[in-house]
Amino acid sequence: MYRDMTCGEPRRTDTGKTITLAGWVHRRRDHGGLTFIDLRDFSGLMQIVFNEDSAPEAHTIAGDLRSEWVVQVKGVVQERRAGADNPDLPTGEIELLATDITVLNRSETPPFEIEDDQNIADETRLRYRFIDLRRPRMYKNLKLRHDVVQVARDYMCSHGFLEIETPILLKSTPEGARDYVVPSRVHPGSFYALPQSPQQLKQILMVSGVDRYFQFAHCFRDEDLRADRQPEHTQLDFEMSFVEQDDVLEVLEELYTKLVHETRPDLEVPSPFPRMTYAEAIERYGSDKPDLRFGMEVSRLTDIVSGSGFGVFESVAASGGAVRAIVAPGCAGYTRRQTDELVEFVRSSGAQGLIPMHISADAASLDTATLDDIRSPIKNHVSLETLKEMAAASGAAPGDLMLIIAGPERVVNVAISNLRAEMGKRLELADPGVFSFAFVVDFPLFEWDDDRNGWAAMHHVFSAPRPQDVGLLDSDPGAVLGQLYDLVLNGVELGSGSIRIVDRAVQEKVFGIIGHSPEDVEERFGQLLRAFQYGAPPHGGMGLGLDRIVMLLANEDNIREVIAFPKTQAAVDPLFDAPGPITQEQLRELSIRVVEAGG
RNA sequence: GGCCCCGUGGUGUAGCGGUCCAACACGCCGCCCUGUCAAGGCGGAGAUCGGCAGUUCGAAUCUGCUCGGGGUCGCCA
Repeated sequence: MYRDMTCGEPRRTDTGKTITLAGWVHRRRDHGGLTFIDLRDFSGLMQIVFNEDSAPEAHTIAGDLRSEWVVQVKGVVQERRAGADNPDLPTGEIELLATDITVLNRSETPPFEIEDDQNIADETRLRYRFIDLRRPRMYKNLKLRHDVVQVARDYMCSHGFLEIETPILLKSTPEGARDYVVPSRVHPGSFYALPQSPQQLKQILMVSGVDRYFQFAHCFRDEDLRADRQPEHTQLDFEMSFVEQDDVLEVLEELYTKLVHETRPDLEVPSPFPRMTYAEAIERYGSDKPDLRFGMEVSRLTDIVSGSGFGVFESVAASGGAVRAIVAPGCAGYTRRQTDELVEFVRSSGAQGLIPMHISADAASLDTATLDDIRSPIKNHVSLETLKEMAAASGAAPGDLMLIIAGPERVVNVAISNLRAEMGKRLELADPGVFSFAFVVDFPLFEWDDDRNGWAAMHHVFSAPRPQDVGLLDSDPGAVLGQLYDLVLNGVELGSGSIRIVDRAVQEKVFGIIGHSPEDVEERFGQLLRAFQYGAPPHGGMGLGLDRIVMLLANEDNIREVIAFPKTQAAVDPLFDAPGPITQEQLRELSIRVVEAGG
């Protein structure tokens, strides 16, 4: 045994005990004849005292210690001298008076200090991740992640779900994201693909009679990274037989409420989780993952301004686009510089521009407002009457700032919803102590894909249409709504799921609409369809991002903070320097020739 | 693929055309110190300013390209 206790463990009640501790030298304070060491491990800090008089040998060794050396210290727990307590430390009432010390290992000077709230470049942190993870904040995040998994697993197990592993090496079924592929040595020219999700496998398990399955599934997608997106992430993936949509949502609500309560008891979780259709979410928030902690709903001004005489509005309206706005309450006093910043912000969200409209707080009311009360680049192009109509439709009042975006519907929605989130942040409208979950339901089953010039599955090809919409499959695919649902939290999409198609005829229609040839279907989905021929139970399920919920629970704004070994934006691991080349020998075995290195 | 931001000793920053062969803080090294806990005092080492090419009498400072990092739009069934 190297130690009797961990560094953060001893308390006043241990006074008088002789114990041995082990850990890293966090800091040394050398006073000559008296030397202090803060000894650190995952559990915390313990002050060790080396006294030249009482333990000369140990004191001498202590003088040579450096940051991050690994040591073992034996000594007596004693209360600190009066007035020498450190109320910031859980162990601050006591200290260990060392009698012996053994240096277990030396350390290079670390590239950065083991302290929270340091602003170190991400790449440096990742290159020295082993040191980065020593920071209490990072350990806390790892622990939180562990706790979340633990609670989720307990819940699933106690509700009849069977945890089953599915293969990582499987087959490419191109559709959706790009695959990560792995060459086969045994079958030259053939490749495995890493799963983007265990979708087909879990559905096959339902056909197998498993009834309820879950897994913490690693999912791989070779797409560009974001603050909340890594090329490999973990999903809490589950599937249930003999269920309808409401049954699944019930499980979700119970699970996530429990998750938050048990890992962050300080947070408030409004219940029941509100349900909102996709159409409603887009109309009210411009987004299918709205942050419901604050209002600031998005209004639609297209009809009001279509005949306004202002060229931008008229042409947007004429081409089927949208003019939408939000109201920043009490922000009429925003300076040109502030609104310019917002213009820059919406441009980075893809919009052409942003039209601010300040309504002076001096106006007694919107009705009595005059042109002098309005400050906006469009005030000389649009009649006062129309300006007032716009304000009224948006719910703006004197003292408010209207922010208007015009353009193609989708572009406007992306930009205005991002702007809403940004203003919510700037005005601190969202209560950080609230976790506001929501179910977004009734997504369209198909969305139009301009590149392919055809319909694509909004979620995936096995998602079922609503029973009442099956008839529309032939006549109007775009109008078909699916038994599709998302779980959303504070403006972040946590996961998507659906009730699956088990009706052969419906499945074939869906394939037809998406334009898969029979050969395509066989190649990609043959195994699942074959399984379905042998008695598929009604079933549905969900895939939920584990990293994202942990990120939110940890109050982090980047997913890398809750993943032990994440990748940089260029999908590189700076610690391992991955990806990297392989040897000629390996290439030969795999029958692979690199044609254009780095090209 | 597009757009935006960043790149100065180990770390984080300042400097934004000559006064900079670069400043400050922390860290590091040495000496002193028996009650500190971001210990303190004194002394010291350490970067040619991501790379390349230009502009200029002169560049860390301006321009172009390039590499790396971050954010974002597209993309992510």
